[in-house]
Amino acid sequence: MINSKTENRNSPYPPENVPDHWTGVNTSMATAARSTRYRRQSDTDLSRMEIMEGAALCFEARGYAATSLDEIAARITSTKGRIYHHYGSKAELFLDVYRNGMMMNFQAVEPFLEVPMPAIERLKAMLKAHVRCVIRTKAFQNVVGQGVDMLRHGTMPANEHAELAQLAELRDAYSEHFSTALEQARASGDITYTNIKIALNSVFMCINGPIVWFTPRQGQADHEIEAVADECVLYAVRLLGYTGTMP
Amino acid sequence: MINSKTENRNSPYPPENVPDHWTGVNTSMATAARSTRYRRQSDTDLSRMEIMEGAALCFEARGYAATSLDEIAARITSTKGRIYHHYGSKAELFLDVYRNGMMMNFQAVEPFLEVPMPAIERLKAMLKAHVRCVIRTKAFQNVVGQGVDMLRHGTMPANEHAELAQLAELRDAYSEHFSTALEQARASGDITYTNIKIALNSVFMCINGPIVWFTPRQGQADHEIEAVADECVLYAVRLLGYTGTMP
DNA sequence: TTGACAACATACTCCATGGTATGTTCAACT
DNA sequence: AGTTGAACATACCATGGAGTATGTTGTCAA
Repeated sequence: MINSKTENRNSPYPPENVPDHWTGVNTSMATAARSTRYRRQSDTDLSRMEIMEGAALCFEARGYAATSLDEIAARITSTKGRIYHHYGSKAELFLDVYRNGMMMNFQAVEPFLEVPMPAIERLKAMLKAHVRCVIRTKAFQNVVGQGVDMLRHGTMPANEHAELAQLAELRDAYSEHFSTALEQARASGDITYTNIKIALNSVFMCINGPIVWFTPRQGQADHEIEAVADECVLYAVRLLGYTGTMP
Repeated sequence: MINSKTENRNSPYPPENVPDHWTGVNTSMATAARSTRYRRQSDTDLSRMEIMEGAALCFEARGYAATSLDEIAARITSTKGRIYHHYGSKAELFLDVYRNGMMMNFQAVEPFLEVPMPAIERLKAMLKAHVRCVIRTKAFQNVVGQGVDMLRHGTMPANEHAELAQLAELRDAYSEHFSTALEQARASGDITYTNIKIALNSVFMCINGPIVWFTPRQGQADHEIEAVADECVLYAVRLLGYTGTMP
């Protein structure tokens, strides 16, 4: 049975406040804010966040199956007991990381969905927002990737089937946003593609690339990251046959 | 210590005969050729191949860490004893799958390396050959991907450091082939890119995409697969700013 | 024909790890 | 001031799975 403490997280677009500037490095605000060991109940979310960050980094480095809970606990200089106080199982923790990773994506892209603007500009804005989000939340996005893989192969490590279906829906809904963006941009003649499924998959491979190959360097300035993101977006729209110039 | 039976596989371009038409499906020739249980010593290579195919499929489905040797054995209706007769450890088996996957790539691409032809045509041919190879040896290529990830994160499951270095070299050498192909095609003005590292990574993400999203369907004709490969190559060269048409 | 040996299968060992049960500490009420 | 309970830490259990030791079967060479 899934821990009852997580049941309030089941809405499609959970309202909880997710800090939007995680870098995937360990100097996170969750760690900084927890000076003393015992605190008010209200900051249990902070504790969960710290656990999730450690979990995301471990899962990214060694994969879900190869990562032990003791490893995760050690990474945040804590113990397994604390993790099991907040999560009912290893799988539940993984799913929470997945869910939060997807939420970060939604929050990054949603601002551009309803704003009236040329289809190609909306597409470019969405791609850019996605890449920026992906780079900043690299570890979480890596976990999302593992989750998608598990869904694809039916090897998801959880007994709660409802959770799985919900996460699959989340992923599909997110993908759908880009799918319609593609169709509209093609309708207005700015891009071309043969098979939208293959095109969309290729675009996602391209803009998700940083999850795999990007290595955040010490003291890397924001404008450097911006440059990387810009280049990824350029390649993504070029891939779609876009011949215009980038801003 | 690595099993002595594998030591003859250490040359950069091992001369052993690798069937070049694996589909990743279980009806492989390795299985078909082994009618009786006991055979001459000469077809130990066939046995190893059958094991590797089962291992590749299992590793692809559940990942290296989550895959048990009993699972692999069951997939080829055999036992763990047989695997340990041919391989010294789980890691060694994994590395052999990785190495063979890389070899398939080399064999697919090498024919176009020295042939005199326009740089852009060579690049297109290499990309096409790679995608075709990737689709046909999907499971093996997935293992290669896992191996690259492990190398990147330093979480390779082996004590033999020499093997790791060699595999890293293999990967780098393969990547280098495409790197020079890119530079030559740019020199002749057919493609453009800002940062070759990012460009190359993006191209690889694109042409390796089928490893992740391609699902071989029952009775899928060859020309369908060809079409998928063609589309991937189209997107890859478009990504590089190529504006010409495809054959 | 008969040993020797490759090619397995079977039956174990042992440890890492997910999970649990219990103990400890502090903060907020009453 | 005492009581409760959240938020952990500690100690422990149970099991899957990597690795091993040994048994079995067929083949070939002499």
